[in-house]
This record gives sequence, structure tokens and C-alpha cells, in this order.
Amino acid sequence: MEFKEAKNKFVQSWGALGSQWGINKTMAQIHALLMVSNEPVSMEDIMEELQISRGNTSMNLKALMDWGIVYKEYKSGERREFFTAEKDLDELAVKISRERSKREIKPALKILKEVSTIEAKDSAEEKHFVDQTSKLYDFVLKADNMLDKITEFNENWLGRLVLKIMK
Amino acid sequence: MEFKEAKNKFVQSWGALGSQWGINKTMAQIHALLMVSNEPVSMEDIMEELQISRGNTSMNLKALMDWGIVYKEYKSGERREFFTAEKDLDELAVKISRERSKREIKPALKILKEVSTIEAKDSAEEKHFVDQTSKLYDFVLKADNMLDKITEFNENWLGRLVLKIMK
DNA sequence: ACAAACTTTCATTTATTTTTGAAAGTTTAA
DNA sequence: TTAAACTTTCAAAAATAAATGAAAGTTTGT
Repeated sequence: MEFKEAKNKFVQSWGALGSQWGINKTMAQIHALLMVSNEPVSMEDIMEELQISRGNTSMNLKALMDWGIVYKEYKSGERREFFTAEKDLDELAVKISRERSKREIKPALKILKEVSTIEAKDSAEEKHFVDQTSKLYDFVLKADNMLDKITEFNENWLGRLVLKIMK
Repeated sequence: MEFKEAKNKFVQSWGALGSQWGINKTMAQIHALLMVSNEPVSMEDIMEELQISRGNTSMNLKALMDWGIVYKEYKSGERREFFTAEKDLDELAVKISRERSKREIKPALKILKEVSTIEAKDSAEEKHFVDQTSKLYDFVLKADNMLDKITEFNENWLGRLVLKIMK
């Protein structure tokens, strides 16, 4: 396989994969493109490479910056803005899990807390509901904390030890 | 909040959350409904509760059974089929991660392997591409294994110890 | 302060995904 | 073997999500 072909394959596949994970295709593609670029890329170049409109590019770059995984860069003597992706994968994982936790897990916990604390009358049906949603609340909370700790400790000796034990 | 209201809120919210994670709304809603039902539910009842068509119900039940998180049940003397959800959350987590790994992570690894093993010519651009995709391959592989181990050991003492250390 | 060079926004269009429902298929009891 | 009672399939319709592009907004050098 040739370089251009490989690059294209990577970008396209990353886009498709992103969709499956609830991330829009263009956002994933732009991220993929920046990840494998060894130097900052201008908006024009992104538009050109991915064959997408200016508006789409702009919106998705903004979203990526909101997630904290893409940065703006300024080149001296250049009016245009350039973009780079966070390339440290541990850092990337931390930022993605923080963001998903904030956007998706926290709201889920809020709902679970609300519905699991209704006053359960004596019917078996209601008891089961409260029991099951309470368990779910505990479980999601535990999972969320675990993800937090894993990413947090990922780099240091304790994390490495844990990884070793787990393997 | 009253029981019916709480149940409805849970089912609706779970559906919305599912969408964000790339799981279709109805599939997530049916799963939610079955999770909090203390006894098997017929297709008719699911259709009625969620106000969805027979075809939709059938397809999504099939998908949930393919994931291994919903089971068919037969009641003696009843012609109809009934459905229940896996209610053990550890078991649920194991099945969901297995399935997502199989469907999404494994294919991603395949692509990463392919594109990271192209012959890098001497340009800095190509070297960076190979370097970055190789790192990504290693990282995703590591993460996939970790998820595997976490779910696998979740119930036993080692898992508990690790959780404790991490907290 | 101006205008050139750029970026962002958002109403509209387009593409994708999900849902419907009628027809086809299946199972079971008599 | 038949037909009633159910489930599944899939082409078409509906709903949802994403992309476009022109207009509005912003920044920067002179």
C-alpha cells in the first residue's frame, strides 16, 4: 500500500468508526487527519483533503477544540490559522473520557438518582424498579470513577503495575 | 415523582443516552423497559408501552438477543413469546464490552495494522504517519486488553483490590 | 478607521438512519 | 395437514442528523 492510499484509508475508517461511537463522521475525519499530519494544517487544506465545506470544517474544528483535543496555532507572518491535534495518546484518552463523562455519564447519573429515589409502594413491580435503578446508579458511578482513576494513573508506576498485574 | 412517571422518565432518558453512544433509541428503550420489569414482557406489551410498530420491536429485540443481553422466555400454556433482560450488571457490562470490542475495536485494529505497516519512505511526513498509527495501534490494543481484564476480574478479589488501590 | 483576509453562523438542503406496515414466513395444536 | 396465532422481513416513508454556502462577523495591518 502506498502512503496516500494508507492515509486516506485511515481517515475514512476513523470517520466510519466515529459514527458508530456517536461522533460525527467529519469530526472524526478531521481529527484523524490532524493526528497523522506532522505539521499544522490550515482550514483550506482540511477542506481540500476531505472535500467538505467551509462551514462544516469550521463547526467541527470548534467542536474538537471544545473537547480539548485540537489546538489552534499561529504561524508568524501568516494571517491564516493552523490546527494541530493532541498527539499524546494518554492525554487524548484522558480528555475524551473526561468529556464523555461530563456530557453523558453525569446526566445519566442525575436521572438514575431521581428515578431511584421515588417512594416505592409495596407492589413487587415498584420495589423491583427502585432496586434495579439503584443498582444501576451504583454501577455507573463505580464505572465512572474507575475510568477516571485509570486515565489519571495511566502514566505512573502504580498504573503500570496494575496493568502488569492485569495482563 | 410517581412510579409510572419515573419509569417513563427512565426509559426515555435511556433511549436518548443510547443514541449518543451509537445505539439506536428504540433498542435502548426496549432494553431499559425490560431491565426494570420484574417479569417477562410480551411483544404486544412492548409495542404498547413504547408506542412502536411490530417490525421495529421485532428487529430490535433480535438485535438485543444477538448482543446476548435479552432472552426469550416461554410461559407454559402460552403461545406467545416473552422477553427478559440480563439484570446482572457485571454480566451486562461484560457482554456489552465483548460485543463492542468484536464489532468496533477489532476492525479498527485491523485497519491500524494495515496502514501502519506500509513501507515508510524517507520523507518526514511518511515517517510521522507510520509512527503515529503504530502508536495508536499499540494504544488501542492495550486499551482493549485492559477492558477485557477489568470485566473479567471485576467480580473477584484481584479486581476488588485493584479498585480499592485505584480509589 | 478602513478594508482585506479570514472565520463563524444558521436557514436550507442533502444524506443517513430509523420506523412503519403489509406481506411472507413460521410454529403449534388439533 | 391445516389454519390460527404468532414473528420476521424489507421496501417505502418518516424522522433525524449532518453538510452546504451565502451572509454576517471578526481580526489585523496600514
